[in-house]
Amino acid sequence: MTGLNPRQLEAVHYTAGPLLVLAGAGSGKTRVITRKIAHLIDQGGISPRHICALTFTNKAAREMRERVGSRIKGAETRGLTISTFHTLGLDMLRRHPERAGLRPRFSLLDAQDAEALIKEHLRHTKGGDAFSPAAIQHRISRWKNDLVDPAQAESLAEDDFEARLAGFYADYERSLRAYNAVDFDDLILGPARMLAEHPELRETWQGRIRYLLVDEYQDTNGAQYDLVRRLVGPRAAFTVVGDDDQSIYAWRGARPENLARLQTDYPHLKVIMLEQNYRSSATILGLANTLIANNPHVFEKRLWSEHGPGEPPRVLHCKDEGHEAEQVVSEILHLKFAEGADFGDIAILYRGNHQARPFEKALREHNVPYVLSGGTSFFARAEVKDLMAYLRLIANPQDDAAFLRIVNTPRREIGPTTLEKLANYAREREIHLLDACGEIGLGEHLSERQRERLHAFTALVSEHARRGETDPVGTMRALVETIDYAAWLRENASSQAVADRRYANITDLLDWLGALKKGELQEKTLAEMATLLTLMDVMERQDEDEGGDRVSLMTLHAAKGLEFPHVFLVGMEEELLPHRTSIEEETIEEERRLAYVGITRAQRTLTFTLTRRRKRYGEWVTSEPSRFLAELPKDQLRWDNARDETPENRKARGLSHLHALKGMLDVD
DNA sequence: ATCACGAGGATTTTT
DNA sequence: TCCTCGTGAT
Repeated sequence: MTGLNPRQLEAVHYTAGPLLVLAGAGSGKTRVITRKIAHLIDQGGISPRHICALTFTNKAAREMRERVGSRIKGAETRGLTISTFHTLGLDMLRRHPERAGLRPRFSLLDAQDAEALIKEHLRHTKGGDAFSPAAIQHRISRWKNDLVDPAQAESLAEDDFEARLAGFYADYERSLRAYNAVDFDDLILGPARMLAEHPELRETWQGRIRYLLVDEYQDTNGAQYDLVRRLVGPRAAFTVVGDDDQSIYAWRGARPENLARLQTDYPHLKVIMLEQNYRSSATILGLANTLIANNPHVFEKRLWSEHGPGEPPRVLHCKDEGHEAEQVVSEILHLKFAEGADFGDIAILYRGNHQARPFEKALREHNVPYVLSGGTSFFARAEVKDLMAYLRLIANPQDDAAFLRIVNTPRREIGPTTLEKLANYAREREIHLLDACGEIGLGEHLSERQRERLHAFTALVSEHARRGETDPVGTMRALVETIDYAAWLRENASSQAVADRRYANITDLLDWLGALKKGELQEKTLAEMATLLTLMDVMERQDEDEGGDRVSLMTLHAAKGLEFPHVFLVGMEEELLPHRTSIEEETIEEERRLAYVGITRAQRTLTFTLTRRRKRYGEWVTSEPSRFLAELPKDQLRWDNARDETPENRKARGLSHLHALKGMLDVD
């Protein structure tokens, strides 16, 4: 156990009972988790099959797997579970679907699908258009995260509005059950309930998971807390690692108080604090500490560093957002050409995605390569969702939501009128849409022509379902050909280039399915593929492929867990950071944590920027400096615009033009 | 069915 | 201001 400090070592070695590791930013928490897994296997005498480590993102799980893999020989990690909460939940549901009121081959709906379902329901409800589908979905999600079922939601409702929402929740749940489908929240809630209600399942899972580790524990919600509690059982052999100061997902249902709650639920809980920071200069760390001291704390911790003071953090007060972007790019060019930094060492962090625009423009103008993270994810694209819907319907004929999405995609001349009649018929008979298409009784409501069209569609689905049993990926490829999806994309795209790009997404997805099939996750059925794919994001992989020496642009949320030698924290203004709605809703503390996360991303240099005025929704608004700037120690900050018109800057600009020229030559 | 226009909304978004 | 979604006219 080399290369660990005493606190880290203690955290790795302590296996006598429940353990909470409060790991400050940059204190080496992932290192502790991976080392601990190795320790449990090597010295703890626990078989890898009985160890489970949970993360929130696929990326974190993948990285952890890699790091454990490089510590221990492959054979010795066999059976080790390192997965996201949701993947574990999916696995549990798949093993005992009937215990969660599901049949095998259930569908998994993502947030978009769920919203579409609610929208559809609202359309058929009197006065439904007064409600926002997104708001309803959010409310339902919150209920589920708090382990509240529709009946409880109804009885807890304090006013008509809430009661109405609870009603939608009940309808929504009924639809999901009818479709043999679950949403993301059910992947946690379902298993938690399952364990609560079935002692023998509890025994099975507690026997299987003898040691549980959880990363980013501050981000767990109520349902996740419950699931963890039931998984570890009375033996409580677990290590959770988290940092209350980096809790930035409360708005999404995360409950940072779960950290403190552990102390009440497990009186013997051991708490270890990791306070040595290996990332930032002492000055940067000092700023972070001072800022976060303004938040109330259950656990007092103070990060320290062996690093020297380093460069003083700076504040650039700019005229407007255009000027702000210019200044930052000018600084970046200075870092690159005068200080020898790589573009890849630099990040621009902001509160909201819309802030990226002026920076993109300025970076492009100066020919600085950049990566923008965020935007529409791979699985949110219409063409991918279409193919996923085919996959879902083929696997689970009861998935009416999938049916509705693709029954007329590509065009089969099955219009809204036909579907309306079909839906009415299906509802009366209490059968699913796909089954209804083949019924003789439909003849009374629909013309021969329409029935033929519907029938052709069911034939297509059942034919592929049959072939899908033996060759899932080949079947999906064949399907794309049969329906001539490429042609449909061409018809609907504004240009050939767009159509090509969309089709490329389809081939990517198919290739990915093929790789999945061959790899470790082999022998997947169509149903398993569909659910698993919904939990993954292929885009992650593409990001890695492109790599390269580029400046990173991302939101503060997206930056959590990352570090950069040079960080620009832009838009340090009231109503931006802290965000306006957070001021109104008085959730300033989370905004402060957001600023804290931003500051602690920086290793060597940190530059804040703010503007005097900013265009908001088309109007110029004067901006006020963020209260967080005022909370920082004045003597540790350098307020200046010095670089603006110095000879240095002119030199950097000159170099940027040279760079631009060189870039053009390289392209040709 | 397809386009064009207008209203409304415009944080963050691990799964 | 600008983008997205839904509607209404062709």
